[in-house]
Amino acid sequence: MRILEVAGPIFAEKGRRETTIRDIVQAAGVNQAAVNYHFRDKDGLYAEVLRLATHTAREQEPAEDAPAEQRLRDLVRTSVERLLGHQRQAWHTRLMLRELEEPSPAFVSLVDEIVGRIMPRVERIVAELNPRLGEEERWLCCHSLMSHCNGMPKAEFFLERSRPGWGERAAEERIRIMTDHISRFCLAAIGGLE
Amino acid sequence: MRILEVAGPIFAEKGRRETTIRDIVQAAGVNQAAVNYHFRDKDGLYAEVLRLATHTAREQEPAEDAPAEQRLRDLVRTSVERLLGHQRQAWHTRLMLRELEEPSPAFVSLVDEIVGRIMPRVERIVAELNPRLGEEERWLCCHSLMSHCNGMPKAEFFLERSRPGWGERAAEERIRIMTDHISRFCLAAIGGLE
DNA sequence: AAGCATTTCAAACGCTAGTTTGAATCGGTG
DNA sequence: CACCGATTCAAACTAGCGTTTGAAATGCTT
Repeated sequence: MRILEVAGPIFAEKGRRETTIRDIVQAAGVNQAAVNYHFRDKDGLYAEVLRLATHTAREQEPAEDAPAEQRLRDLVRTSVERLLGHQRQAWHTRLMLRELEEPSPAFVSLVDEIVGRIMPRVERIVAELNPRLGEEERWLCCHSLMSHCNGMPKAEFFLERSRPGWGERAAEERIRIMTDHISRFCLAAIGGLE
Repeated sequence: MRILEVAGPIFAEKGRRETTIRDIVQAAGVNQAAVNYHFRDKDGLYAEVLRLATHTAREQEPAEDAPAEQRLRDLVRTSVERLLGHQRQAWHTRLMLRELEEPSPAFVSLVDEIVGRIMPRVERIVAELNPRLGEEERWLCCHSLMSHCNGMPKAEFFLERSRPGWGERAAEERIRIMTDHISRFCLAAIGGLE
């Protein structure tokens, strides 16, 4: 379906509310009524896009037998790349972050699946990095890590403002620096707690 | 001006786009044309609200002679409280975070002022906590800290989902736990780097 | 090829939200 | 009190958006 393909990136870029059906059908080169015909209404299309995003966003599972440091770094790099890079699948993450700000009904029913897929992996990494952590503290560390991975690249706007010239560096370099920093920061934190 | 007082919280809660002029004038108990008369148009009002928010958001400057650990904790607590608490001035922060997601033209011209007010203070804390850090690393740590303070409380939605029952605890307890964790996490990270 | 369900289309409908308008009201000044 | 600029108000205007509609086109089955 042509509509589904173009709708994802548009929703991700402009937001659910700001995106108009006319935007989408124009990009898809189809008639305006097509959305209502195939997806009932705008929300129906959005829910479908969101479902698609969560299902295709399952990253290539990295080697689970690598040392925890390496797995953490992979995790960080994936997140950072998705937000700073300009890849095809970047819109998945952007859409998720929008939802996090202001969850839509369609999202609420999907978040459990996302949590269930990511959290165990992160928990395992944190547990290996610091076996002395209690259960609640490990849980908090997982969220620290994830919020860090998503929040910092997203706030690139502020980065640029507090250090002019940052935005002019090559994307690949920005990704490397930020991945590097977040990994080291979180490794130091998790390893140093308790 | 009655309008300015009520507009801030409404914009913060519903977002710039979703907030209607009718929402605001109804809450203010004034006629609809008042917004256009006094602020030219909706964007004019929004810009004014934003300006007001950045100017009144200057927190009570905490004791600058306290040890760096204490100052960091104060900083964290202020952020967390603003996002998890239900205080009067919480809307300032919420509005800022919305802008961070999707900066409006009005915001861009104000962000330098915000950065200029917060960053030096954070830089000083980080520098005292770990004098061995290089300049760029210190800068990154500052943003780690701030993104952490804002991102984690904002993602409470995920917290709740990965640990049901979290949301039912008293607000004061959630604030304490999160402040505690973020402070310790960042202290361990900053102190342990290099 | 005829018939039928499915899909596409241009056009219009209804609603909502920002803005404009022109009259009414207010508040100070000569 | 009369005047006049500033402000308030109810009402209408305008534009954009989601949705509906009914006809046209398409494609599959017999």
